[in-house]
Amino acid sequence: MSNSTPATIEDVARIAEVSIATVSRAIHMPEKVANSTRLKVNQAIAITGYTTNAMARSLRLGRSNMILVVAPDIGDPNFSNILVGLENEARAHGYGILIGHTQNDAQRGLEYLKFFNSNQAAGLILFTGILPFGHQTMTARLPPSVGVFEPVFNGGIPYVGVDDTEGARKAVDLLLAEGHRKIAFIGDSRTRLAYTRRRMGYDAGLDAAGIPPDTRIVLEGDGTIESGRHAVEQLFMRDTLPTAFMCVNDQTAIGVMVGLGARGYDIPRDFSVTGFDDVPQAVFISPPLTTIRQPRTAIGKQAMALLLELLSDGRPTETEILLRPDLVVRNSVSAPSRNWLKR
Amino acid sequence: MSNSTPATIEDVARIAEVSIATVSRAIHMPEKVANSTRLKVNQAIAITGYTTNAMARSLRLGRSNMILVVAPDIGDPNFSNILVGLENEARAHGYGILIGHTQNDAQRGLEYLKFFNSNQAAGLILFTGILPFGHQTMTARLPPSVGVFEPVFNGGIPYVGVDDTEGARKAVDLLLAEGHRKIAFIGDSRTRLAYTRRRMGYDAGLDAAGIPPDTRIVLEGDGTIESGRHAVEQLFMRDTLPTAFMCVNDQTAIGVMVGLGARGYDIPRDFSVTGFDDVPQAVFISPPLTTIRQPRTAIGKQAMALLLELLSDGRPTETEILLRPDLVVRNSVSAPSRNWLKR
DNA sequence: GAGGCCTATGTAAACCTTTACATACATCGT
DNA sequence: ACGATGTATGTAAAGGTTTACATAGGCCTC
Repeated sequence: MSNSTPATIEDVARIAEVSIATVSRAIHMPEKVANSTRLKVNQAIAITGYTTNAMARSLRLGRSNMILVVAPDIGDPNFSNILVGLENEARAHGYGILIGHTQNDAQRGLEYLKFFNSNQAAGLILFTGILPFGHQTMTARLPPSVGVFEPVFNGGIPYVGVDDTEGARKAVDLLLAEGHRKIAFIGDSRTRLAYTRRRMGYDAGLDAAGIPPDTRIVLEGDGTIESGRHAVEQLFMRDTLPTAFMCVNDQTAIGVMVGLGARGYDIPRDFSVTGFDDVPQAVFISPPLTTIRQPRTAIGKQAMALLLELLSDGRPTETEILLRPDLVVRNSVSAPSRNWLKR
Repeated sequence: MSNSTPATIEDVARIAEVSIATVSRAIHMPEKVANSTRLKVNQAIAITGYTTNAMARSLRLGRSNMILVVAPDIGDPNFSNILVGLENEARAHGYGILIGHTQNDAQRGLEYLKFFNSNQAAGLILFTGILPFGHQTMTARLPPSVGVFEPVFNGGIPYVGVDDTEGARKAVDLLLAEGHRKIAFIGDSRTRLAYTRRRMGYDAGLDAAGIPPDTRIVLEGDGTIESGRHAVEQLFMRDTLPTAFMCVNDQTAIGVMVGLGARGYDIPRDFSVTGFDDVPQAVFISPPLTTIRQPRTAIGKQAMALLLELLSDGRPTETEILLRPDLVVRNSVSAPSRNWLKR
């Protein structure tokens, strides 16, 4: 039992007095084996403490039971909780998860491609919005993949994430309900699909409120704190300031709040700010940020479920699963101040 | 090249006009093979795009190139950055990392034990302070393991982490230098080794300052926000309040600050607070928390290096690597206010 | 110039599974 | 009672690699 070398299927077969084929069948296709035999096999397994050697199995089957999760940055505050969902779901189906981060380095990405060629992973969860394989992406034979958190830009890869458009809509509707009419959108982007969609939600909300497009203030950004700060500086150069900043994500919102704070303004008295994602910090900054929550664990769970389905069926039933975003109201939004209304 | 099935060592051998043994040698023991032959083999590899099949290799070798990283909670804010260090170092040496979380569930832990029996991982990084295998821990044949972030309680497992005692000492010395004499230690624990050590640093600092042990205020805690909050409530029941709260970690410090804030006190005017870990939130809470930084990436890197050494040598050179903690001064500490000095 | 040694390569077994195919036996229908 | 059909099990090959052992040739030494 506490033997130095782990038991093999052969040990089990010898003890159960059957052939190794029968043992294998008793494990993987129990209905194909007589009750009495199955019982003997199970006892033998219990005695030996046998566990099937995953390497041999994968070799024979030509596929592994590992899923590779690649993210550009594992340190991303959004990462951990999605990972929890991914891990739970995978483990429940006998898969393990491998993690890798590319640091947006094509060289790194290529290494992961090699990884697949050497059969070390059966599927791929893409945390980044782009395929990490650089220019080889086109020629590369891709494993079954699912994008998560951010739609995958180049390639028709199924995707699980929050409904960005609807989430943005909820944020803008809140601001409108508070009485804001001059709402700036900070963090527009043509390359990041999630951001593009949030922008669409913003526009849809303002359209519905009858606010003409040419009066809207939209600034580009890359979702960093710095970009939020920068946007504030830019806006103070212009003659019309908004009364509210709707930010493409929480990082940007934090940057905006820092920028506004540096100029001596109070939030939410002077300006309202909303974010998107509900990163863990959002509750700790001051004032606590009103934002849109990503159902992170659920995203991870669903994405893994979709990938697993893909692995068995070959075809996914759905190509895009959009989860419902929740508005979480904290303290960074209020009605526009009298002062600003006059503008 | 873009063939449907990946190239095998046999394909390479055929093209290079050598035997498969020579190909294997050319790859793994290049000095054993003639220059001319090695050249032919390398060309053949380039032509075929051959990558060695990790499954077959692991099967033959009897060990995999995966390291399992188990944490009780992947969502822990301390987790991500250590993971970065672990991943980088592992990848650089041809290892991949698998992650698993136990949620402090023994059943979960057992699953991971099975994992090793089925040869899916060569080594183990333990993120938790305890072995996650429940009561089977004793009988279990453990793979080469390294503890990280928190010393492993039950079992002589090598450990890489910050020097907790010295870190705590730095915190308490700062408070002493500011003039505090009544410094409470929040979060004492007999089961969590890291906490015990931090307590030791606290005592050492007060000893050096000549503050008698019986005047010290020490409260237990489990490192959660709630425990910090609770400690504040308890202290307000007593007649002597401290002027400073030295907390066992940042979470506890946040709890303390919340508790103090709820009672209308201002930090650092009325009370000083220090944390430990420097979690990402520490900079965002208000006031920003003065704390002790964990060199997280470095810890991960060193831990993986130690494990890899263990895997090749069998014996680690060192059994405990303690990294230097840095004091990061923010805004939660000041001199004790006149009011409180009178007490 | 013959024996011995060293170097470079080849042959084949082993690692542990899964599964197509073969076999053996029982049951059923006529 | 005999062939057909079906069920339970066994035999053996295959999957891709590494490596002990065998082989072959070249060179050195006496």
